Amino acid sequence: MTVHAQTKEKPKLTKRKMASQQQIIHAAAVCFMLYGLEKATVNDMARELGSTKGRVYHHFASKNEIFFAVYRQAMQFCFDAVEPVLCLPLPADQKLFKMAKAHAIVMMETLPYQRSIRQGVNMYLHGSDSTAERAVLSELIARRNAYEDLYRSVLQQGQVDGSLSVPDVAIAGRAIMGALNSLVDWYRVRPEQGTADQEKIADTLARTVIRGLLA
Amino acid sequence: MTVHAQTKEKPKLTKRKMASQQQIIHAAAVCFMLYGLEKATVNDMARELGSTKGRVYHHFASKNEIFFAVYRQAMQFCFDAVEPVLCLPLPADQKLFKMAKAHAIVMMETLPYQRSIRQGVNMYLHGSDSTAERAVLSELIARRNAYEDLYRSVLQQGQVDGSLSVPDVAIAGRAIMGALNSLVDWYRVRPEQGTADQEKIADTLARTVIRGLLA
DNA sequence: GTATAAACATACTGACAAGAATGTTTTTGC
DNA sequence: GCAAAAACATTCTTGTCAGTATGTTTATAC
Repeated sequence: MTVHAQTKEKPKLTKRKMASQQQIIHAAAVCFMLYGLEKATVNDMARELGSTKGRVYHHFASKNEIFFAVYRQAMQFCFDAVEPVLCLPLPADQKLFKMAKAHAIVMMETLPYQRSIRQGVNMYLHGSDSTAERAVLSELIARRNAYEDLYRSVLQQGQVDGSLSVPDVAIAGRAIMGALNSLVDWYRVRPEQGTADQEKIADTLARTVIRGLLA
Repeated sequence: MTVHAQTKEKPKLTKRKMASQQQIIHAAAVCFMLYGLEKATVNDMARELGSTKGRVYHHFASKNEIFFAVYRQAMQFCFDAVEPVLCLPLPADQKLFKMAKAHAIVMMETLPYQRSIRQGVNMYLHGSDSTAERAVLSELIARRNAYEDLYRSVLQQGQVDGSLSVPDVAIAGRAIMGALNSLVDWYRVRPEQGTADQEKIADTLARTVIRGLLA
């Protein structure tokens, strides 16, 4: 029974906790997107939740920690969308296309998160005084680099298997990420448009971006 | 003599005024880049100038107006760099390449300005209460659209003269601007590197971006 | 050279937001 | 069903910064 309690009751508590945190993170992402990282107040997030500041500060030590959580989540969305493609047994050009398309779609689907993290990394670099925060920040930046490395490695692979022609892997990688990530700036959510429209945008964009690298 | 005073003395005053304003705008751009739009305080700008807040508020009514001035200046840099290329009698593909390269170079050369305006348009959209500010903001956004239209028009032209193959002009335009503008995120100024390195980066990036659109 | 205005510097205020402190309710372990 | 702790809500403190008001210097006009 005690074992049962540990494997069912305990998770029930943490699940509740995690669900509440996820709600807060989502509300924060929306507020960051709407008002900007600085102008968005913790009260705004609470209001978005239909709740109060007390709840937020019960789960997170500071506003920065909330931003970090949003950042982590945003990156996780990206990894979850792209990593499956990496395992497919395909030539590099096709793999790259699928990755780009998957990335574009996840940009649109998790727009509040991606908008939030787009601005403000430099901001927080100079703003955070605590060394602990700096550490977290470098971890997040490292994670972003790891993600971009996925693309660079496929570019490299394409050079090897001959399906791609890349004069400069670093710059090509930047160009790809820049073009795809620009989606968060210009993509506007329209209520009537479904996944089909997103699919088409992602497809066209990915095709346009990749075509310049084909051998 | 009075005529002489109007044509020499008066301009001397306005020239001094404009020069002071330009200094303030530049200091603001640097601070916006370093600390972010919100965290950068008017005192920071004054300190950057080796001056005080009084000087800043003598020339600008509000912090927002300073940002608007930085925005205008940033866009002007872009227009000044790219418009000469537009007048050249070249096929669209070559013209587009020269434009992209010029844009890339101006991004690196006027980095503080471009960094400043990259974040914060959405921020100010919800933040500004005054209708006058909203008007200025739409004007600036319109100016940015006009600039991007330069690229879209050349893309269109390329479709006509057959030098380019563009499935979707709007998306291709976004992709180009996204890839080029990403420079402000990842380009780091190194003291030893001269214009030659910038040239090379710009050339490689522009080539990579454009190649996907060649016919 | 002196009145006048522009170009600053200095000192102050009011508003707002982060975070702490404290109170209240709900859930959980037993 | 009852302590105990987690999950909140409410209130208060504190620092900061945009903007203002006022003082001081410097340039201009005549």
